[in-house]
Amino acid sequence: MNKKIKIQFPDGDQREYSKGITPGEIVNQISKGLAKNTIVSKFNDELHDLNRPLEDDGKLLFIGYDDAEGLETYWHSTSHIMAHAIKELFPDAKFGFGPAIENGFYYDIELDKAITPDDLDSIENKMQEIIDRDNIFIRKILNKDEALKLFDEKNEKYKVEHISDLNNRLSIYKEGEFVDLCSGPHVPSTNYIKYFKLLNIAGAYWKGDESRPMLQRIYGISFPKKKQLDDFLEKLEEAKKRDHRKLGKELDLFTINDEIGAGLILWHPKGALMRKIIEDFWRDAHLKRDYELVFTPHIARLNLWDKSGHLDFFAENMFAPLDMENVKYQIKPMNCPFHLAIYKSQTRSYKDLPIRWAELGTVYRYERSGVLHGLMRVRGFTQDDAHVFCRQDQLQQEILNCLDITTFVLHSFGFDKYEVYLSTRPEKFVGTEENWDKATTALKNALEEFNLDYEIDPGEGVFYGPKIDIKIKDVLERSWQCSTIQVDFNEPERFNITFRGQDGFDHQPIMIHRALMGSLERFFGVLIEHYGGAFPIWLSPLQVVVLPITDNQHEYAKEIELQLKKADIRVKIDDRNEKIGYKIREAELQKIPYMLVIGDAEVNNKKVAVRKRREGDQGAFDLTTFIERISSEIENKSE
RNA sequence: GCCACCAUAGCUCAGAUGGUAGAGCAACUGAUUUGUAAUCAGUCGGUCGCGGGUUCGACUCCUGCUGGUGGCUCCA
Repeated sequence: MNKKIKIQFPDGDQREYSKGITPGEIVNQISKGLAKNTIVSKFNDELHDLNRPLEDDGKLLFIGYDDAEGLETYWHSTSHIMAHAIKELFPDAKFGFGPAIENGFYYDIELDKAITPDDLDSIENKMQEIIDRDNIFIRKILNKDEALKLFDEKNEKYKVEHISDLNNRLSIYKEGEFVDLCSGPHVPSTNYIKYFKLLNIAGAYWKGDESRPMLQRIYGISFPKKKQLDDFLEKLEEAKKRDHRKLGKELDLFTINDEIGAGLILWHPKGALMRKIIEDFWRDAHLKRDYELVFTPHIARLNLWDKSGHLDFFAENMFAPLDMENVKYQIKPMNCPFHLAIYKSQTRSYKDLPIRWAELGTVYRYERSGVLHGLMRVRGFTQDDAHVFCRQDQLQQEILNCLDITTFVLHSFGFDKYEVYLSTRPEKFVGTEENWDKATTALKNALEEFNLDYEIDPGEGVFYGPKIDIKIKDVLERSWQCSTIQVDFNEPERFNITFRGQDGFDHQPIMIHRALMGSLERFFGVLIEHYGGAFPIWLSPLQVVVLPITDNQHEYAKEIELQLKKADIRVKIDDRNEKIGYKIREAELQKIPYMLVIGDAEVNNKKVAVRKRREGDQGAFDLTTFIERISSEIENKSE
């Protein structure tokens, strides 16, 4: 009757227990300390509730709060408690999905009444009540019919629909009076949830499908320790402070204007100056790497876009055509057809390849109004675009070159952490499987030769070719899609571009599209957030501000300004009739890298009193020493 | 595009239950000549996003647009 099971632990230790013992009981026997930090277990590599009995021999591992899977369980249980609270407050609520996500959890709810921020408070209060009840999470297995019956009785139509898609053996969890369909696992009881907060309310389509009903989604977060919650909320605050839309206004970099149009950016002088610096750097980097620059128009005849295929697969992202003298023109959403036209302007030899053409090409795309977001998602933007035309035997080297220039440029802007994805052939594709395989192998080899860690996104390539996407991680560990390197089998075919081979026959070159920063607008937005507006000195629109203390130092201040200008340093004098503290405060808020405070002492000693942004007074220096110092900082692109 | 919320001076925001608006900062003028994150005083500044409607009367209520925010969907 009282059967024994053999449990093996990660340290190799093996013990016997009565069948039906729970991982929770085991961990309590092993060590109170370990038990205290354990939230869930893993039995034979599957997550397993602490109070779910063990029926067989196997390997057992305890998972703590600091483990990603532990936190996931924690969040998932919190989302159940939230649903329970909502059900108690709004008995008509019907539930969709309620998973743990990267940072916290959500639950999708159908409810006639719109949930307001005030409701979140009462839901939180109710959640605390449920937590205080310390209900145990009880797992139960049902077959499909039982589950359908149960949730049908509860009028949970979304659960019923979901059950229909599932296997026959289903688990449900009960906690107090609240029952939910769930594969688990959960924390042992509701009281395990200590600190939580509901963050925001949003709409979300059932099963992410636009054609299905829209549910209300509540996002939340929870942690076992108060400090963790506080840190998390602080990080959200920090992100808010760095918001490029806020900083863009405060630093007078750019605006978006109602009358101009949504998603269209006005670059103010300071932003435009930064853009010029970025562009100059970019052009320079390309010329040094044997790219050539081209310029192309903003519109072209509509036929071009028919030929390129964009009307077939990109039409919904294009602005409507213009009609002039019975000819239709299209504002360009892409630059590639123009580069192809340049390619075709003469016969190309195998000796000409590779050809590398780069353009800061401004494109316009119709994005649905709801997706627009500051500089990150706009309707008019400038791609740092380039197209490489090469032979098959050159492909891998060209990809390698692309990776090299990409990482060089990203690194120069202070981005050292990337997430790299290789997207392979999707179900619908053009070109031959053989070419796809060759190109994918070339991309893969290049990534490996370049020593970049990457993940494969199977089937996520665009229909015209495989691609490498590089997401950069900013200082807050958020990732942004900027760079992309894409092989294209479509357009060379459609435009029938060729080169004359050594064998005297015409061959089709391979075309690579690539963008490093992606769009200047988005990249600028990422830069603003990455640096929180405190740009490294080489990018700062204003590098030095001279702050005379009284009118008496104006002459000397002008002399300093002149010397700095001679050294190509961007400098201004703040000669307003204000106290020095006021001028400093303003310069700090404008995040100007260096302030030179000039009083009588500096005039008399021929010095400058250097104040560094955020760091404060650095003491007095000779002007030449100061110029040398910051010139080298500018040269080295250091912060 | 969809769901929810929001739109008051250049900026940040206040303005129960309908009676044509107020602060701080900025700007301007003056005083002050100041030593490392806000000197003082005065002045100017708003058809309350735009268009309809209800009402004797609308910033306030209803409605349609436009734009924004948080998400969803989409994202070459």
